[in-house]
Amino acid sequence: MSSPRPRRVRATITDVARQARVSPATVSRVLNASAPVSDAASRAVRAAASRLDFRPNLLGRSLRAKRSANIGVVLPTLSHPVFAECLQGLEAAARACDLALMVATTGYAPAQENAAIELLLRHRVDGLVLTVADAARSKVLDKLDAERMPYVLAYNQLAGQRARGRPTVSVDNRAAARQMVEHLVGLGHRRIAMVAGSFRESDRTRLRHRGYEDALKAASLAPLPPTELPFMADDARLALQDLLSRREPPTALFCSSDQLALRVMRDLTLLGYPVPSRVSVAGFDGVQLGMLTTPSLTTVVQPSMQIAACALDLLRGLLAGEPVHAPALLHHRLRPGESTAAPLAAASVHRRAARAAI
Amino acid sequence: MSSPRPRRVRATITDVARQARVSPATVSRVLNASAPVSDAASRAVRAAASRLDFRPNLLGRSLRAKRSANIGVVLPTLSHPVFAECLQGLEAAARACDLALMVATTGYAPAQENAAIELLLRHRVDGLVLTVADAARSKVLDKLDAERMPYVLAYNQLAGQRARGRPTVSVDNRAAARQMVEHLVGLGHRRIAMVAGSFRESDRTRLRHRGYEDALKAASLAPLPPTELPFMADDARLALQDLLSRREPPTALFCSSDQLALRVMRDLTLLGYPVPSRVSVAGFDGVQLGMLTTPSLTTVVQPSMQIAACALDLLRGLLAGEPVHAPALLHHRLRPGESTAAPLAAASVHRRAARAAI
DNA sequence: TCCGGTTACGAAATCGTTTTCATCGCACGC
DNA sequence: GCGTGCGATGAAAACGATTTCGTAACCGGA
Repeated sequence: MSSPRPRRVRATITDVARQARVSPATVSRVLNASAPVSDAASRAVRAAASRLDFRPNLLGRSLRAKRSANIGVVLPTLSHPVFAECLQGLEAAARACDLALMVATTGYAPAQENAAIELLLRHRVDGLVLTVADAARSKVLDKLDAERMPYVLAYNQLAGQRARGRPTVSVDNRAAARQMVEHLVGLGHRRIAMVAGSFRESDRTRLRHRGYEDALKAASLAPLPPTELPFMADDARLALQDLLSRREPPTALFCSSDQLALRVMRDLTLLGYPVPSRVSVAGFDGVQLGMLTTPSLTTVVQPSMQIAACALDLLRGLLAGEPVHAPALLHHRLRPGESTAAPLAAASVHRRAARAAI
Repeated sequence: MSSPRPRRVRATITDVARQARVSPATVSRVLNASAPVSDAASRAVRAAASRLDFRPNLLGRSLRAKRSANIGVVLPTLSHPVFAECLQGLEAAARACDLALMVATTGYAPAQENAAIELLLRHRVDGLVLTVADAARSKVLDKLDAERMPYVLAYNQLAGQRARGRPTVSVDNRAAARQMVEHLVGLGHRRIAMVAGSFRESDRTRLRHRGYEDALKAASLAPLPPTELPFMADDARLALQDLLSRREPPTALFCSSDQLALRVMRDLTLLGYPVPSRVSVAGFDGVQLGMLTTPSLTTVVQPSMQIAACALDLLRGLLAGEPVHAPALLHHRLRPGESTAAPLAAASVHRRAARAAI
């Protein structure tokens, strides 16, 4: 039986110092370039460090320096590709400046938001990037403010008093939604409904609904009552069925997210409403997979990578002591797809107009 | 101008001890239940802790206790829903036992794998859950072994000598692929091609290719040369076009992942090859979005949540000193969708057979 | 009453860094 | 030749917890 190799412990800064015949302080100075060190000492330290395969213990450093080089990320879910992409972007940006990422998800539940943040704070993250379900109500923001913990909101958009001093990175949800609905109006739709999981619990959905109303008002059209789609797949299908079997059913559905839009498209197909010939469907987010379906999804593209990069930038600014910037509004882009087209009635109107023109 | 509120520092364990008129040691014992403490002292400590709103500094604890309650997660990418879902599952499982998660992504690049792990090790994670591009070649596994750092591989599957002592959690990729291809054979397909991003650089793809060969051999069919689809969308479409315009083109494509399969379906549609009537398409992974497309995707479902939960369980076992288990093979499930059907030729054969039966 | 044995607790060391502060040369200007 | 200032360095004190070790108090049995 082979002797169990003794668990060789890693070299510490003291070991390196001993090898290099200098003090730990000097090793620290060399490795962090935090103070001038003579060439000779510097070389000796580097040599010793590499010989001993020194790996600094960031716990010790963080404890003493009161900064952990660690930032917390709090997102509603990773099942939604938008947030997964955002995290991906954050990770890339963080690694570029040697920051580690601690992630937690909340499932859109305020209690979970609180628990997640509590865990991250115990671990002494230096700051946070977070997306809360509803920034207008969220208690965690007040808590973070009270603790003087730097944070940047991603995707959330704040208004009025609650926006003061809180950095956010998002698209202009209201304007983007309005643009999308105007696109539908431009196609000839007159009865356009907005569909969401919940209108009450998401600040973004509320803003997008405002944009929806803006567009309809500008076109002198009446908004339809908002439709909430139940979480359960079967119930959702029934709700859709119900919505479309009214006397004057909507000819276009504006969905609050791509994920929802894809589900709606699928359900419509199953229910026998072809998309887009019978009903047009538009989404919001711009996830990759929206381009892979047939028909491809018409949507508003949020620049997730940019949102991530920008959020991390702002956070680093805060950590460096810079003052809070104004809310960052990044450009969205309307990506036309095959899921939207002129409504049937309008199409025949068009045909008539075309004939008349000949 | 209001006076700047002085940055009130958090109470430390010493403050709590002072308030409760006990020593810091006793506070620690109460809060961690690590040794018996009298009722009176216990109550006093709890009262003081809650009065001072005490939040233990995990950096201090980790440094001293040599465990950080922090586990590292290394994944190829989060743009692939399978890994995003896995991370989601890991996070839920980790939070349930008060572990924090540090994530890093590698983009399938070995150099990135190494850098990611180095960062996590500096932060003194207690263990790792990781998916490497190619477990058969990965150097990081040897490194982790040398360091005696506990880890569990998720999705990766190892064989032979390299599997010894390395815990893995995955489905039986070869058997699952075989089953899927047998399904295609059962539908009547005789020319089935396998499509992947890269056959060389992924252990899973190689195993799935073995399964593909198994199924064809069992049916006395000849495997077609493997098709690698370029990363660039346009090149990929050309490659597909090329594959299908051969003299005896495949009637079914088995794709190494759902993401690839969805792209292939879209490209086939654009190229004018209807799915499944002209070409059947099958995937592997079982991502949610595969059920939302039309046609829905036939695929092998990997139980991502279970894989995550199981991986974390195994890792906790390792941390507790348990010996390494045998590789965990979790059950996969074939999810039939609308993207596969009998090939044209076979369909007519079927019709003839049906007529004959009447 | 005295004596082993438990139990609860505190003093102090410790984890691996960074950072402050004092010191030591050394070059410089006079 | 002598302060003066400066650049490089080391000793030692943090940081905030856990853990070891010693001991006072208490209990039951002889």
